[in-house]
Amino acid sequence: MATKSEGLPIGMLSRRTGVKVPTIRYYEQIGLMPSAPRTASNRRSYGSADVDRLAFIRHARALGFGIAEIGELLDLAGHPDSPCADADAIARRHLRAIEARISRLEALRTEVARMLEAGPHGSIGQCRVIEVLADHALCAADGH
Amino acid sequence: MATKSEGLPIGMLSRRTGVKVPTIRYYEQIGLMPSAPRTASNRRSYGSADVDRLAFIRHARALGFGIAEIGELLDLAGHPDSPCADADAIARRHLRAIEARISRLEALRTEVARMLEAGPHGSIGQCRVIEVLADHALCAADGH
DNA sequence: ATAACTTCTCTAGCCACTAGAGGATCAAGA
DNA sequence: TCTTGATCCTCTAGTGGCTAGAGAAGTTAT
Repeated sequence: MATKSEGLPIGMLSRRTGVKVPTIRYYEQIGLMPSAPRTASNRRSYGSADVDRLAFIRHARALGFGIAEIGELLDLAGHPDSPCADADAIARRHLRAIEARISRLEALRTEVARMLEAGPHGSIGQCRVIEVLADHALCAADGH
Repeated sequence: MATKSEGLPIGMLSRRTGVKVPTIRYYEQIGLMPSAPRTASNRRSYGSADVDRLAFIRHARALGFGIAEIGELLDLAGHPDSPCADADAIARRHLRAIEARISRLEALRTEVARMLEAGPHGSIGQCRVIEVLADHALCAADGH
């Protein structure tokens, strides 16, 4: 007889994609993964399309895309004739967001590093870190 | 008669420190700010020590310190004779965390930028962005 | 038969807020 | 005095993206 490809249980899908079991269930709950068909004993049963979809999701998450963005990208991926520009726009927007976060963190790094420049001075009374935090004027980084 | 310094209401404290009213109440709830004394009509009433403390908190938050870290720093600030090294250690740990996040984001930026390099190619079917996300092998960035 | 494993559902927690409902109080003007 | 609008109160629930745990039921290996 031909190899009958039974559906994978959730643990198997988890091992194949590197996405944890509760996370898969969570993705189903929020609609990012479809509701899996169930076996007679109510276990979820997955096929290769699910493996692909979840791998796509994992990959996009690893690149920092948000759940909503991934949903859009998956929709686009399902329509091979729609214009590529939409997917590009999402990725470019994400790139700008990443760059903005990097800039912000670099500003923070500069400020925190500057706070530490002088090194420890014995007691808190002379501590540059506490002093800078207490006195806004000594620092440049603030949300303005 | 001398200028009697009545306590400030929460909105005043908010304006002076730039911390929103619900956030101040939240800080009280989690114990980062002390429970403010109340007026006869149950309004919170603040003094200059509260202004200082909240300004310290706001400043530290702007530098990305977590609530727990700020709690520690405030404790230290209250003991001027304790060693400065403790505060420095917290700040150095924070600096390392910031640097780790920057590194991670830079790796993401590289990958997402590489995904976009080729530019749009008409339809999703030939879309590099979708292709990279679908095929792990085309990408280097993953949590491994 | 039994033990170990996996799966199921459900609830609650994480961080640092933010938003909104529904009500009380206050200050200033007509 | 009445009214208007600002401010204040408490409480609950939502954000994102999971993670942890309880308690029960089913599966697999020995």
